[in-house]
Amino acid sequence: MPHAPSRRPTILDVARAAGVSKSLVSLALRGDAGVSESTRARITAAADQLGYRSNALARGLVQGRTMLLGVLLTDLANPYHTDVVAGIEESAGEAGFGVLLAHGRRDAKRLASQLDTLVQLNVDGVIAVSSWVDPADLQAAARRTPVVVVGRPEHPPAGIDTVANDDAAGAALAMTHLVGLGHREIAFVTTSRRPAAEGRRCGYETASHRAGLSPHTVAAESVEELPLRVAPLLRSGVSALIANNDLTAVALLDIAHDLGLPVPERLSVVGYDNSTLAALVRPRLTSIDQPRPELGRTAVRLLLQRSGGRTTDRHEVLNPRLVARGSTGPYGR
Amino acid sequence: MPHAPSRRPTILDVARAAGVSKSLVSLALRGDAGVSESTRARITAAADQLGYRSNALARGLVQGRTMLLGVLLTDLANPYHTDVVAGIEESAGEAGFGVLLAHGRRDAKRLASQLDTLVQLNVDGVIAVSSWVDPADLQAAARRTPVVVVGRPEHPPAGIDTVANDDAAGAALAMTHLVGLGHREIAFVTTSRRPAAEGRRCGYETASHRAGLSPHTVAAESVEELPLRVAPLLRSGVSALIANNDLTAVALLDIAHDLGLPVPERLSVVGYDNSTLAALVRPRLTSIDQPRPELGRTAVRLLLQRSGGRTTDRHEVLNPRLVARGSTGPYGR
DNA sequence: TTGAAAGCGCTAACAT
DNA sequence: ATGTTAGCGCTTTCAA
Repeated sequence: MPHAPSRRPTILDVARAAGVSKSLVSLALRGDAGVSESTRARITAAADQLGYRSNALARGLVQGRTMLLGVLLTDLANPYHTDVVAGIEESAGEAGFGVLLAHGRRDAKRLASQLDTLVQLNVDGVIAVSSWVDPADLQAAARRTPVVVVGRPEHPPAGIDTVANDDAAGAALAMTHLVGLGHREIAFVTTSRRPAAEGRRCGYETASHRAGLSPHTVAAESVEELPLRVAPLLRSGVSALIANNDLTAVALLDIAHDLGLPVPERLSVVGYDNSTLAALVRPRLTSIDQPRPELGRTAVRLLLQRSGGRTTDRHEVLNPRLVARGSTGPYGR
Repeated sequence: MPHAPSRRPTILDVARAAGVSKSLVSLALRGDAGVSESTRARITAAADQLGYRSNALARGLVQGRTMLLGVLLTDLANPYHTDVVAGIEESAGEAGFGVLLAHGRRDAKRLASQLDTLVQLNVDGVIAVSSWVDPADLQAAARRTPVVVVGRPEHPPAGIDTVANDDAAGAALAMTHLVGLGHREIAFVTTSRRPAAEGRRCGYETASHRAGLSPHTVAAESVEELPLRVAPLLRSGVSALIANNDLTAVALLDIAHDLGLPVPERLSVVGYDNSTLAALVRPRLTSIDQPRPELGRTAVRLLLQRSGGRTTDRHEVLNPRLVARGSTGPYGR
């Protein structure tokens, strides 16, 4: 029978119903050993009957911890984040922690307020899956609870651990792949100046020099601007493109299509992130895969180490791998 | 200077630092009128200096409310959910509420435990953006806090409000569009038996009959099974397909491509959800758009009405609209 | 094995 | 304008 949410039953209601003290109820419901079976049965029965649920606020207040981890997200829709969150949830669950998500978009102010919400809730740690949070805000939060950043913050502030994939190594993987296919004129195309994109660009340029090739980098302000910037490149004989991410890569596929350049016969394209998109578009996108769940699991591990007393900062870097699909092929077929 | 998160300063620490009582600190920090400017200044200074942040657990405990709304999600990666969440965050923010997300995948057990976490945290309401939550769990939650479901639960349980788009109307929009283009043999292709897909199927069948056409429905178990089920249909002269969602529609585009059937010249395809995917694939997908942010805003409105004392259940239905793109064209061109 | 009592950090009603 | 006091619901000594 749906009735208006009346006053929630408390431990005291259960105690009265079972005819015991409230401390005994607390002990019994948490499975303490020193409670006789008969009383425990009576107590659980009373609790069930009343529909009692413990109050996490009160518990958190008295225990000084909530057994909750907070995760701060920039972008829900990004499947990259989803997989990282999956890894976080897995490891957190194993360690007995619940996971609460807060969502701040690409807006430092929003993110700060969400971070604050989490901190005020006394979560036992915060994982920021975002490079958009203001370092000062992260540091303020880190004075109250362990903070780990997944990704590459502009300037990793002191007191904070980070986990990221090795962007430079990922770009180098793309280069090795393309050079192995016989390409010599390989360009890097980016629509972002954020640290992740910059890391990839650096890796690309280093790998170019190492392979004895001269790098061509196109940095567009937006996806819309790409056709204008990329067309000359393609006319100049570039046969392969490395994009800063899959979204850019898909835009490049589109441009190639519009120019009548078949992919991969005349042009090879490599994306970054191996998002679900990569497996959906035609041709399937060759892409660099970040170990996303592993990033999440590592973040939780770092968090627990912090709670455990570590005070030195750790910055973990995980290796990406290349997933070859249909958007790359041998040169000059 | 990053130091180990020591004991967080409390209102009492601030009070001592400012040389006042703790109630005055509470009043001052919350902007109560009856505090002299000079003391207020002293108090805020002390609070800033100590890096004081109020404890939401304690506040929630004493006030009996947290000013937080909980949102239960099935699938973070789905951009549909993202947009609904955006609407929720907008309306919640205007009403002074924070938003906490919990993520349970398509797993009733996980969802139940996440729902419990939110309820135990004493959130002031829960919005379940998911049709996968066990109705019994929803009802249990609804005994403690207002609950709104966005979407179409299998059997809407009593005591719970819902908001959904009108799936039947959406399918009818697709029919009108295709019939207007001259198509006569139009099939509905689904990979799901969930209420949303069923609603769309019903709408399609009703619209077919109304247009004097005979419906063809293909219900596949999975996307993988589609080619086998759809090929005969296409051979039999069907010239247009309505998919239960965009993912299915994209799979259909692929199948058409593999069969050498140009879209939209020889085959028209309509998706459902107008996801970001729809604007990325080639050809761009004509799709039915749900008013996603509006769904979220409506959910918050319903929630606030409940908190405000409404006890009767409300079930809002919002109208979708068709977004025409390149995957549909006139018959028999 | 059980109960009484203190207190987590805060707000709110009631003094002063 | 400021201080005192009594809880919110729970865990946690400490006694019985």
